[in-house]
Amino acid sequence: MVTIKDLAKEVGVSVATVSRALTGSGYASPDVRHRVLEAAERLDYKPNEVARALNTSRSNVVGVLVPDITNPYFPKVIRGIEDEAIRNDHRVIIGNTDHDVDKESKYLEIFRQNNCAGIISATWSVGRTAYSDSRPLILLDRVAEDFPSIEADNLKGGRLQAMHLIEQGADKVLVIKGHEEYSSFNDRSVGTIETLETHGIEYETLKYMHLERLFVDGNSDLLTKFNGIICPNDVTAYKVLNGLRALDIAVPDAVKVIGYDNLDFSAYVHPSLTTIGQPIYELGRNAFRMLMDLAAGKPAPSQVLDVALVRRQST
Amino acid sequence: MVTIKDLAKEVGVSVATVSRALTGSGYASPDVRHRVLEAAERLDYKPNEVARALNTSRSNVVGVLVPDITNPYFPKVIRGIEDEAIRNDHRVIIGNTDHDVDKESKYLEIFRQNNCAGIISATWSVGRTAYSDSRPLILLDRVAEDFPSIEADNLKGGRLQAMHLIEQGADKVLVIKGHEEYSSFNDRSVGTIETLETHGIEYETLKYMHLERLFVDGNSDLLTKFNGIICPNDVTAYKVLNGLRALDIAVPDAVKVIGYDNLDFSAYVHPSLTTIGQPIYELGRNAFRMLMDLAAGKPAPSQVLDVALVRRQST
DNA sequence: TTGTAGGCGTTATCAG
DNA sequence: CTGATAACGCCTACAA
Repeated sequence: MVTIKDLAKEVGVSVATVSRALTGSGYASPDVRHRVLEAAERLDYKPNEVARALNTSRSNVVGVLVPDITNPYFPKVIRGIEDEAIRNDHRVIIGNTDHDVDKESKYLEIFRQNNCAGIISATWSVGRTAYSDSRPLILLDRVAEDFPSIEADNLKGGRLQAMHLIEQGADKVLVIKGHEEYSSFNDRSVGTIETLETHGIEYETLKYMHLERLFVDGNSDLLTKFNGIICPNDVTAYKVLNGLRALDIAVPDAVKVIGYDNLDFSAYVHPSLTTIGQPIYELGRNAFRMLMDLAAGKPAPSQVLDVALVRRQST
Repeated sequence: MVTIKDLAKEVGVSVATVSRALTGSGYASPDVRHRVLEAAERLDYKPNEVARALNTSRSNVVGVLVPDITNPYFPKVIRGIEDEAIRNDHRVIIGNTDHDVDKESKYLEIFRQNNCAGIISATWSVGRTAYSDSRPLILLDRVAEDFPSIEADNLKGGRLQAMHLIEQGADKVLVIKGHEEYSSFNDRSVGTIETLETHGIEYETLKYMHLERLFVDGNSDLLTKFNGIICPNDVTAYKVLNGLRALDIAVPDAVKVIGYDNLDFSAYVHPSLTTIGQPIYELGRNAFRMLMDLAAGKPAPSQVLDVALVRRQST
């Protein structure tokens, strides 16, 4: 590996001069700078990021925490983060927490051990974790005091879900709630329930953890007594759609189903799924930008990105 | 941050002794070792991985190259890698290459700059890239001379696709080929075509890049003249299923469709998709294990994991 | 404008 | 068995 030392020898100056010429911080005569740059190019010199990270006690690695990268929502978020990271000469380390606080704090520790530049977390327990570290942190799709966050407009999304179903004529609605620890899911159901109530629509709620009840034999009345079903995300909607088909309940004629997320697959299921489109990629991309601002000492105000209804055949 | 120096001061020995007591390499009296360990626990000491990586010129980070994490095949692979990595006290950095050789070599450079312990690559151009580096490398879902690789049994998978369709009575088959640069896709089509021919089945092939031709208006004869369609992956199959539905062609009655991968979603599409199941998670997990073996100087023979038919309603 | 020297936190090589 | 001491590659006062 060619080091700064090799360059120094090659050009005939000291390593300090080379370093200055390379980083641009500090003085170096135009002549020297030019020769250093030329030599760097010629010898294909690349700075060792480990050494740099040790010296400055700040690496160009950012840690990203997600519950499970296998959840189809996250790859796009991560892609957004990664694209923006590479554009800014940073790398991303992924951590899957599985909603496990222990795993999560273990990762936080790891990020510290690696002098990470900052952390983007899409897990809900961050706040509770012993997070005494002062590393820059951005919360994604989750809000909490003390930390800047970025999320889509969940309240609006929830309202849109309800409004659309109402407009389509649904008047007995089942609201399936998402994981309760997530503020994003809570906001959505607040939005939908509020809308349902102001319009005087009959509704029931079902906790996410009781979802299977919908599909057990002999429980079909639970599904048949509604003409509208609001799902906390698209994957749940797929399951609902399947359950309805098994019961031969027509969608959207007998029941209208709406999802949330607008995953790519939602165009492929049948009937194709009406849903709420979130700017998932941008969520990740902006999260990274916020993190850089934060790390640079600039203000990084929390963001709320807009959402929109995506109409398809299930309603 | 509490360092080895703090521990040394706390226990009253030198940093060298602390290091030896901690790593277990080298001598340290039981008494001293015990006191060091106790102090480490008490002060919550965690070794700085950056410093360690610089000193040993080998970090515990592995680089993982995929075309695009957004492709639903990869998150599971990555999860397999990451789970096994964390179990072995390693971290993973993801790189999306988009089939771009430049991006790829840039990442390889980055991995080198970070003293990465090794690389797992699921991209096809690695072989061509200026890969003069001697870092341990495992090829995933791709084979090439000179490097150990791990893949599923694509030849068998391709045969299974054809055999199943034949058994279901298809005798005019369309074979949609996958991306040609991938050895895995080529192996599959070799397997299916070989099987088709030995059974004397009529067939045509369609290049992946010409896939859209299937769905343009006025071209429906292309779809209607077959009673079996073999897809290179599940996502392609979803599109085919959609195209057939638009043309009101009944699946599986008029045409049988088979995919490849067994993504989670394949159970949700309608009709649910018959496909070839690959041990995707295990592919990633084993790749990491191989990498560790390789890095430890142990032999890491290439692996071929088994595949199996997953029967559902589309056939 | 440039060079010397110290340090980032760890590990490894020596003497003692 | 233990303790100085020198790396690892880079950055940055500070001195020249």
